[in-house]
Order: sequence, then C-alpha cells, then structure tokens
Amino acid sequence: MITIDKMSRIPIYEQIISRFSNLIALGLISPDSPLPSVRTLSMQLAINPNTLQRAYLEMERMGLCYSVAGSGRYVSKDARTSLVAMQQAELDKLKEYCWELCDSGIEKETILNYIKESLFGGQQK
Amino acid sequence: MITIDKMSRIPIYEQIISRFSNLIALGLISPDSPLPSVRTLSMQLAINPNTLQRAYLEMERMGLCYSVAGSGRYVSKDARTSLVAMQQAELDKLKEYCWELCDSGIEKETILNYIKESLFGGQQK
Amino acid sequence: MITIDKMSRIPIYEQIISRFSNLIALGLISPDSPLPSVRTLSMQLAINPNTLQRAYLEMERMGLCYSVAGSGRYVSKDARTSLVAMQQAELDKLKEYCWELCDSGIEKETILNYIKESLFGGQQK
Amino acid sequence: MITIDKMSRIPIYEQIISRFSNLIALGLISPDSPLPSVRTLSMQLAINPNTLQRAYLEMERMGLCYSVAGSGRYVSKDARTSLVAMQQAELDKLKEYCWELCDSGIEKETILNYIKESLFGGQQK
DNA sequence: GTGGTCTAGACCACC
DNA sequence: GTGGTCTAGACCACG
Repeated sequence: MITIDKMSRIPIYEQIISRFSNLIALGLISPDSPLPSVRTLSMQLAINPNTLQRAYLEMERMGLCYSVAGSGRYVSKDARTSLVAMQQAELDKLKEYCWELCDSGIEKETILNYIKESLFGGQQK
Repeated sequence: MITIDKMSRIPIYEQIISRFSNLIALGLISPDSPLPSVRTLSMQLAINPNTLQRAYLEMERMGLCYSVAGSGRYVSKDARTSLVAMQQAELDKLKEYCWELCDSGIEKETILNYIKESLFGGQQK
Repeated sequence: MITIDKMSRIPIYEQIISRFSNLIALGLISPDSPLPSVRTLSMQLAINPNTLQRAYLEMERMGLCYSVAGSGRYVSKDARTSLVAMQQAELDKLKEYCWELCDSGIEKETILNYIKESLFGGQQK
Repeated sequence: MITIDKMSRIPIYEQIISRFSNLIALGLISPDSPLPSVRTLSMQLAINPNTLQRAYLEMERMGLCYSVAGSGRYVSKDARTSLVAMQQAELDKLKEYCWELCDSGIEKETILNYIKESLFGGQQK
C-alpha cells in the first residue's frame, strides 16, 4: 500500500505523509476509511512505531485524519478539501523557486520551455 | 553586498554560495576581482568564520573562485561558465519538483499555466 | 434517547455517564425506572458492550443506579441527591479552570464578564 | 526557571508548553531572547530530551518560538500576539463548559456566583 | 555546542 | 487490539 525510501534524505515521516496525501488526493482512500494501525504498518515498513506515530500526528494536524482511541485512525471527511489548500501552497513555493532562478540569471523563456518539455514531453500545443 | 537569513531553514553556507553565485551570474562581480576576506565578511554578517570558510571552500570546489596564499580569494575567470552547468542542475531540480506536484494530483496544465502567469504576468501567449 | 460522539477525545463511557446524569438531573428519567439493557443499548449506539458495561458499573458506584439480577438495571431513588454532590465537584473543576486562565495572564474581570455575557446574553446586571 | 510535575496526569510536554506560555504572556521572557537548549533544560528537569523536543516543536507550531540550526531556539517577536488568540480560544472553551453545567441542571446564577467568589473571594462589587 | 531525526522498547488508558 | 506518552540512547548536519 505504501513504500518508503530509507536512504532518502527526506525524513521517513515526511515520506509517509506525502504517500498518504497522494492516495487521498487521488481518491484511492475514501473518507472515514481506516488507516493502517501504527503497529501493523510500522512492522510492514520495518520502521519504528514512533516514526509512524509522528507522521500520523502530523496528518491529524493537517486535518487529513482523526484518531479514535481504542478503535483506530480514519481519513477525515474533508481530507481532500484540506489537500487542495495545501496544493495551492505548493504551487506558491514553485512560483518562488522560479523567481529565484530568474534572479540567478536564467531567462524566463528558458524556464518556461524547460518545464513545458518536462511535463508534456514537448508534444503539447 | 550580501545578506543572509539566519532564521531560514536553508543552511547559512548555502545561502552565501547562492548569493555570490547570483552576483557572479549577473556580472556584478568581475573575474579576478577579490572576494571579501573571511574575517571581515563573517563579522559583517555576524556569523561564525567557520561557516563562511566552508562556503568559500565549497565555491572553490565549484570553480567559482580561487585563493592566493597571503593575498586573498578571487573570482575565477571562468566562473560564469561554471555557473551555466549549475543552472542546468537547478532546472533539473525544478523539473523534479514539478513532477512531485503532478504525483500529488495537480494537473499538468494547472502547473504550467500557474508558472506562466507568475513569470509573465499573463500577458504572454 | 442517548447520543455519543465517537470522535470526541472524551472517553465513550464518560460520555454515557454524562448523558444519563443529565437525563436524571433534569427529571427526564424517574427513580426506579429501568435503564436500557447493555445488550440493546450497546447495539443502538454501535459500541462495544464492554464499554457500556463499564459506564453502568461506574454509575452504580456513583449511586445513580442499581442492578437486579435477572431483571435489569434501575435508576436509584436518591439518584438526584447523588448528583448534587457531583455537581459541586463539577463546579470545583470550573473554578480550577478559571484559575488556570488567570495564571496564563487573562484578567479576572475579563473572565467574569465573558462568562456573564455567555450565560445571560448581557441583559443581567 | 521552569518546574514540572511528573506525577500529574497532564503530559509533561503540555506542562512545559503551558509554563513557557505563561512566562511569555507575563512578559518575563522577551522576544528574540533564547530559550534553554534541549540538552541543558532536559537535564535540569530530569526528563528525556525527546520530551522537551516535542514541547519545543509544538511551541514552534504555535508561533511562540523559532529555531536556528546550530545556534539555538528563540522566542518569536509576535509570540504574545499568538498567545492572545489562544487565550480567546481558552475563554471559548470555558464558555462551552459553563453551558454544559447548565445542561446538567445547575442554575446560571449558581455558576456565575460561584465563579465570582472563586476569583475575587466574594469581596468584589 | 546546537537542533532534527530515528530506533528500541516501555507503560498507560480505552475499546 | 487501538492510540498516547515517555525513556534511553544513537546518528546526522550545522555553526
């Protein structure tokens, strides 16, 4: 269901958050459906339960899920709504990054064309 | 000449390298012109000399500058050439980032249009 | 007759006790009238029978109800009397909470006025 | 500077957050002044560094402080502003609690008078 | 020295 | 079984 890269420089808990965010954004996990328990998933991923717990806590803070003591953890009803706002924030970061490249002397057209080719392989209008 | 943001999550030494790279790329520092000494600049920026030293060493490794014993540190003749290769690396990072956004469920067109508007204010075809 | 919020951070068995206490305090359940059986109510609320059992046992311990083997569980004659003492305990908790707010730097007058307005809508002296 | 109660049912990390919030709210810690390091304070309080780390992370999330890698952790400039908003939330919780007491059959006047006496010892207008 | 992350394993309350 | 909290100790990057 989920895979992580332990060698990555990106913290494991962030990878987990990212993976679940994707699954939710793509509709592969429905609202109110249960998330894997801390114990089982941490064993599956071969990571420490605390690391997963941290990821889940962060996801709760983001409004992506909620926990019911003694029962389990479930996807929030408005998880996708929360993700939309976060995606906008991501786009803003991308915008910032583009401007930094401009400042470092790369032409705007160069940047735009490069992105266009990257995303569409050059065959788009 | 240079400013840094100590509160940023980006390491100070990376910020310094980035600032000097920009100055060089934009032609605001000429080849063979001297860089501020570790001692004076570290005092100006109120940072640890070791941090600045690390930045300068990294810049030497990148081919952006060279040091002359007993004299000082100077911008390399081919510094701008070196920067071109680095800019390509930056573009690759941008590409990576765009793909991450795609994975998280944002439409390619949305990304491209957002960047286009950001860079050109919407007045470009 | 009774509703609970499984998402609440308040334990379910405490919610149940609280709901029944209210019903008794307001006179909506008379002394010696029967309480729903563990089996039926736990099914209605879709909770674990153990959880409801725990709530009932706690209520017996508080003197709110008593169980008759083979018959069922009934509201105590002096349930309302028992509740008066418990209400005092609640008031003490409220008092504690007010003092905490004071400690965190909120003015006493601010607290009192806020409560006054909340309870009486401002139309009381 | 700070004391905690290990026997309390309130989590240690919440106690720490509460203590620092008070110090900031009362102006006993100025903006941009450094907080004790994780290592030193955790030793002073005889708690695990991770527990304190968690408290500090939470405080960062609240906007009460910020961390500078390799340097230390400092009180935010607008920490007191952040606290004001949080205090309002606390007052709202108090209001909720008062209404619950009403629902359980306690008279509004009883509640108000009790709070008044608690806060002012009864000698206030 | 600092903060950030992770592991390993424990105890508790709740269901 | 579940989540919530805590301890003990490790490694890393940064300054």
